[in-house]
Amino acid sequence: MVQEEIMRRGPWTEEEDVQLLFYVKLFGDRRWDFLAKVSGLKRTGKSCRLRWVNYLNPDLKHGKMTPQEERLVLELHSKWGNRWSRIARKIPGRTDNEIKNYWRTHMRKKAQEQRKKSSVFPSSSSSSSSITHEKNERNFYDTGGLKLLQVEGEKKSSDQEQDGKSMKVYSMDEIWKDIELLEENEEKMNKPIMGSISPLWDYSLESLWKDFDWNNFR
DNA sequence: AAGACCTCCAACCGCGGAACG
DNA sequence: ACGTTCCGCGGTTGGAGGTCT
Repeated sequence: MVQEEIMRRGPWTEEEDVQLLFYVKLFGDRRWDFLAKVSGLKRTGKSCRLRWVNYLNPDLKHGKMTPQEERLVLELHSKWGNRWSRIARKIPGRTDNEIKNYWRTHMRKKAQEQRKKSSVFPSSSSSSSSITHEKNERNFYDTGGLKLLQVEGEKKSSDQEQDGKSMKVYSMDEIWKDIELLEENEEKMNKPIMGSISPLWDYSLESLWKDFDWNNFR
């Protein structure tokens, strides 16, 4: 429609953030289309919601995942597959987007490591390995992860509220080993496991929140 | 030094479902 | 019951910054 043509897209500016924060505080984090309109932001409601959910929400943690969180992600993903929002609900302060990104990055690494391993010990079956590996990698981390490793026919009803109790999961041992390896490597390379919070975030959020005296509103 | 390549993550898109009139 | 609007989810993309060659 006519409106869509003047909608802003792309990265949010600090002013936009401040404006959105103000209106969310005023009207709550619902009715995003309404918020987008009354705020005067030239953004869609969808875009506003996303910015709030993934970045501005003060309940969010920022910075590197802790090892505990990493474990939790792996464990929950093994139970639920790519149900990112569901996984995120179990990990306070983390968003589905963050977890999704984390998973993709780390599973890609794992897949690459596995590829290396299997090229050292190639399977007897295939000669056109690179193509099939590409496919396998994609399946593994893009489409439900470890669910794919389940034995065929084990799949029960939908994933609704199974909480993994009845799901048979196969490769957690491997995953734990990989995690241990990763942590060892991190220590060897003298990287702190508890990652540092991004200085950019420190700066911008701090300044953003400082600018607001929420007691003046409401 | 600089270009190529890689990693990370913010943001967008499309779709399905819930809510509402 | 049906159409419309809005919300939330999962998948994907693009760009910034870092690393490698």
